[in-house]
Amino acid sequence: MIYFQKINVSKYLLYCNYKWIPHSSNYTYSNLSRSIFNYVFKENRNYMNHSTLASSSILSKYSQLLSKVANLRFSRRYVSHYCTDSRTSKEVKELVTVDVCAHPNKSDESARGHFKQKDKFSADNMVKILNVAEKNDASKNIANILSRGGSARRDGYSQWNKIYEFPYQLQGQDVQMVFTSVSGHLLNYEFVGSYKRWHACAPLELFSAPVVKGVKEENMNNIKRTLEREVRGASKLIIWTDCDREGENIGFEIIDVCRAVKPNITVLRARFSEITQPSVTRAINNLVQPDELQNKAVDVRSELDLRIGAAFTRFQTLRLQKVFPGSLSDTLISYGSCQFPTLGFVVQRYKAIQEFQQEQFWKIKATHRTDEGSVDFSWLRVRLFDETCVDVLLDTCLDDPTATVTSVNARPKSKWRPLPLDTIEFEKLSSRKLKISAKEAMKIAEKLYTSGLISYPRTETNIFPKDLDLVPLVEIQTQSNVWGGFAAGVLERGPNPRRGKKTDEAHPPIHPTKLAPNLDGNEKRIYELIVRSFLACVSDDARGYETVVEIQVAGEKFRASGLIILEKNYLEVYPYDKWTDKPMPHYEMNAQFTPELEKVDGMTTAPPLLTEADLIALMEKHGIGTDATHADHIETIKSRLYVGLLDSRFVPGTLGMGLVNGYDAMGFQMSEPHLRAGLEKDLKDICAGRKDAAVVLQEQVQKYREVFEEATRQADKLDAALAITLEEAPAVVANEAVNNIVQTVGKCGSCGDRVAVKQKKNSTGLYISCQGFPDCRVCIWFPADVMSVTVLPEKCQQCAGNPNLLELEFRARSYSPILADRVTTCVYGCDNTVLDCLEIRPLPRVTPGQPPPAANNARGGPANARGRGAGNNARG
DNA sequence: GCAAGGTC
Repeated sequence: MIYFQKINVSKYLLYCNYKWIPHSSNYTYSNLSRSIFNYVFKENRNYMNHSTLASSSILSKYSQLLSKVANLRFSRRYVSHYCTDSRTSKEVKELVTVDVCAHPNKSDESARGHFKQKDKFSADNMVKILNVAEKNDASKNIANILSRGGSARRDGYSQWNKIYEFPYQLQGQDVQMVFTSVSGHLLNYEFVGSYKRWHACAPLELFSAPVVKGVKEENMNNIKRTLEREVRGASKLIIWTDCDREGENIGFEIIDVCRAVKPNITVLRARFSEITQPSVTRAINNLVQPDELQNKAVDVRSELDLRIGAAFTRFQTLRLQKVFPGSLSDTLISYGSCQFPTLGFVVQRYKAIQEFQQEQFWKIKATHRTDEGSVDFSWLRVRLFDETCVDVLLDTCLDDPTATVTSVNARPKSKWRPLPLDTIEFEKLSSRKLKISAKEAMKIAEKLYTSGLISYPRTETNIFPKDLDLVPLVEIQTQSNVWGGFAAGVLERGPNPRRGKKTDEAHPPIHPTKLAPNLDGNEKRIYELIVRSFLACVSDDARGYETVVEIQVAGEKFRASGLIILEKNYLEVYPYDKWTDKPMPHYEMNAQFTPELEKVDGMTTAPPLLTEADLIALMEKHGIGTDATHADHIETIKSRLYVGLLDSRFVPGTLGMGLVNGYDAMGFQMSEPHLRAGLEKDLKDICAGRKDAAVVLQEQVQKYREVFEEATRQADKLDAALAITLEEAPAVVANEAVNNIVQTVGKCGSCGDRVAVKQKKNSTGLYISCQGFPDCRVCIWFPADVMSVTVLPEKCQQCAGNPNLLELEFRARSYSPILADRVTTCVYGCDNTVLDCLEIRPLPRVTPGQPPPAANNARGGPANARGRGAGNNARG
């Protein structure tokens, strides 16, 4: 975009690419037009075509435009000089009329200000507004709309998230708009300090352990750095994330990062339903406040997912690895609020099949043999489970076997072409028709996307946007020698896409963007599926003619139908749908004939095992996961060996089956979808202001903590269920060990983390150490004569922080007569008799009154704890 | 070594 600004009668200033353009002399009346052309056409010369320009009326229109706005004239030769390549005249016209205009925001006064600063022609002193979208594509498209195609792009720290800039008039003020983006969530909840380590705390503690939000990936950190840099010069922050719950939460992550740099920055939220000119314009003119409620709802969701997932995963894994060392010694046994219900669907169907009771049934079949072939009429009673009943009815018919045609119904019938392809349908289709798993199909589609062959494959949209011109996309496919002819046919009638009902406001339905003749294997099959789906959805429904004939024999009704396909249309390019002719002779109303009548028997059959497409459909129906995550959850339960595939259908594995049975035996429907659905309802209540986020979080944590505690109490039921499915006898292991119970004694006076009793791996050596290890090395090694150390519920009333008392048990008469074989003591220094006798220095005391440093300071724990007390108080 | 969510 180039702007020019009149300084005085003869002098102008050019503003291009967000800078005032320095020039050796001031732009004058006579050289302004040349300068504009230099910039406009140099920048765009690849798109300009001399002959198009010269032969069209563009030249004169441009001339008129300039004369009108600035009273300028320009020479035709500047145009021809810079125009080398081809573009349609329509586009050139748009380019010219859009790209060159008087600066909408600059008054003569401010332009003069710039003019005076000879060497500093920049937009630096314009008010800067930082705009952040959820993904680069959205940022680019919104910037493009608001700048009328005139934004300039530069790089940020992240390779994927560019920065787009342009001048704009916002709420009557001249501003510099800076657009950038994140890539979904920027921050992630994680446990703090020692709670990250599996053996440093009991899984139960994860329900209350501190969590923080942090940046996980390298690219996220780059995005964060870009935000931190760009917000410095900005006076306002506008959030353009997707307008859903997760989007709102992502918005607050952006706000947190920016506020850390600039605490007082004004923050506004743009609400848009789609990225189109009207919607985006409406959004920028009606900025609102970010929605704290939606943000909190997502925080509740993420925190719960982490706490519950981590607690159950550690519990299951640590316990079952020890109980079933033969089968599971190295197996990770994860639990998640989406993966378990997904597993549940598979188990449920498998059980339904196991429990299925076959039943015999009987029916009457009427066959009419004619010269044109035979017609099978099916009984309107379908089938009966009482043979005698069928015998009686058949006898009645055979007594008077003449059939009378009671109705002939002929009507046109169409088979609908597919909807534009969204991610879910794409995954289902790949899985069903190509036998390529959803996860694999997405991986291939992403590769095709990065190769420029198809559009972005992650989309919830099944409506082609109005401004997407389908003609060139179909045109590309006419080059194919496989479906080129079909594509040409589509062009003749004009593309006629079916319209779905879903839109994610960001990406169009999946469609091919280039011809790809050199693909092999699954890439070729996936590409072909996308092209065929695309061509099918923009063509026409298949048309046919259906005839339904009803007859009556001794009061029993039968029906047969025939189909003639008149136009295959989309079916010619779309082999994934089947529709076949079913010839039928002509029947006249009231005509009579004698059919063959016979009794046929059959057995009811169990429902089939679930296919991946069925599973995705079930997840969608019950709200398990999102469009973007269905394939991931399925992949997870496969990789955990909870389920396996048998002829492309899911069967539960021994582990998955045992887990579901185990929790079912405890009375918890951990694998049923309504747990997640209940949370979903609470989240909606938070968003609507009906419930308080903190209360919901507390309630849910409490609920799951109770479930967890009960599960650990009844863990033997899990063992028992798995013993059956794994066919391995459970090993006898002490309850503390299998449940990974960490006996916390008290706080560490050195670093503030917790101090707990432990047993040295592979030996009987007992010790007490700080969970902040290795940063904090506070510890006590007990002599070999100490047989057991038990943390008692009673607290020491003398030592600060009231640590728990310990019960020590010694080898018989080891410290006799000074100490009995069993003593109760405190190890924080109030009871020197025991400690002296064992030659142990006490643990560092907690400073009274001063709140212990938070556990997340564990990392910074002082190293001087080493050597405190006796030599045996340090761990190497 | 844990979850689910977003997205190149």
